[in-house]
Amino acid sequence: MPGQRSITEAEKLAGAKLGGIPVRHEQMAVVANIYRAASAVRQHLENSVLRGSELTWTAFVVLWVVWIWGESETRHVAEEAGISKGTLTGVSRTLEARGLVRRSGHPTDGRLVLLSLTDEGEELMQRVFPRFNEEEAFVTGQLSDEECRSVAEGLRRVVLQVEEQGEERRLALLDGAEPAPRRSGRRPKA
Amino acid sequence: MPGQRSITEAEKLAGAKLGGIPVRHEQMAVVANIYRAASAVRQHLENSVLRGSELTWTAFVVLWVVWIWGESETRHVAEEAGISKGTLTGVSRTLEARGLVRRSGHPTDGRLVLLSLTDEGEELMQRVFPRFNEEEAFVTGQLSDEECRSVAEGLRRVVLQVEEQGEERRLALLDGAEPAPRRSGRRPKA
DNA sequence: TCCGTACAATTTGATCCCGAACGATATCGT
DNA sequence: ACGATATCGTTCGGGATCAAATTGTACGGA
Repeated sequence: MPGQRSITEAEKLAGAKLGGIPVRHEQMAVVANIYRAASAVRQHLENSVLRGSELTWTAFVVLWVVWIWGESETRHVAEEAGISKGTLTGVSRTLEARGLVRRSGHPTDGRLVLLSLTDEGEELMQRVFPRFNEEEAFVTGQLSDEECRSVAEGLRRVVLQVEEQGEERRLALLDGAEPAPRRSGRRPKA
Repeated sequence: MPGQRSITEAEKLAGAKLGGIPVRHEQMAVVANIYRAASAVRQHLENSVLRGSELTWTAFVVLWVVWIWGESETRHVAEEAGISKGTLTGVSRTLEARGLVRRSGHPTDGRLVLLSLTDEGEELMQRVFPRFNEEEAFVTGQLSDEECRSVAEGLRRVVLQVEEQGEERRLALLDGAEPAPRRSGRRPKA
């Protein structure tokens, strides 16, 4: 049984582990719970409304972005959906194969590809989104509207902090050192 | 530039899209921002402190759990780390190959496998965790301690809601229908 | 003792995901 | 004009991920 108890317990144990080193408990708890909540929410939504429509979380998010913003360039969709360009290529191809999304070239800039929903995709979202939103209401059921606003606002500030200062911060941490390659993924040619 | 503005913007657009259908805006904002924050935080930490130690997020979480709780049965570690048992098998094997984790059989129950940190793993955590925690403090830098507590508490309630009521809810939603198989993964034999 | 049930972890199959490398197009400077 | 440079989407390499199937171990009762 994770959640409140085990996390508080874990924090205490972590404090003991670290001895003299100071631990930022509150900040640690925020990060831990953000991640826990994200997994829980995603799992619940995938296993309830999304599975019935054969959609993964990522596929739904992509559809949602295109639905809301209308025809968009892929890089904007990827950015807004929080996935890499490479991932979007695959996802949008799958969605295209299922007849939910259309991919068309930009009229003047030959490098760009535009995504838009087909009628079928539009209908799907009309049908699925209300149910999705209902589950969003379910998972936040223990929070009042006011508490929702407050939590959302706090999370927004976390996102903004990373987006606005993250890059700089990472560079400062490296302090001139080489950026350390990812363990997986395509190897540099050299 | 996502974040506060674009999400608020998106909500307005979504409202327009849905016309008469009522949307739970506050609840939608919470879910959207939970996921956004989780991605942002994970990405920042992977690209700063974890990459330097050749650790993925999941690998770090697993190490952390074993570090804090001490030698533990794998099923508990998987549960606490928020990953499936199958995933843990792979991750722990990778960590074992790197000499960070030890896998030993349970003294009396031959079915169980216990995970513990090697000296090298212990040293790694001593070295990495303080930096990890510092970045946790960085990403939450726009929140006061009090706000951190409040956000963490709100998220905890979301997690609890899903953990305690999610199963029941999903069953109620299906309402007797067959559970709709996952799109990916090994196919049922029958 | 031996069988069936219960419960562990592992293997397997299909898919998802990131980020480096790549090829194609656009744009700027000279 | 035209090569250097920047930027786009796509391809590709190597995990990571889940759930079902499988394999192995424990333990109850006949």
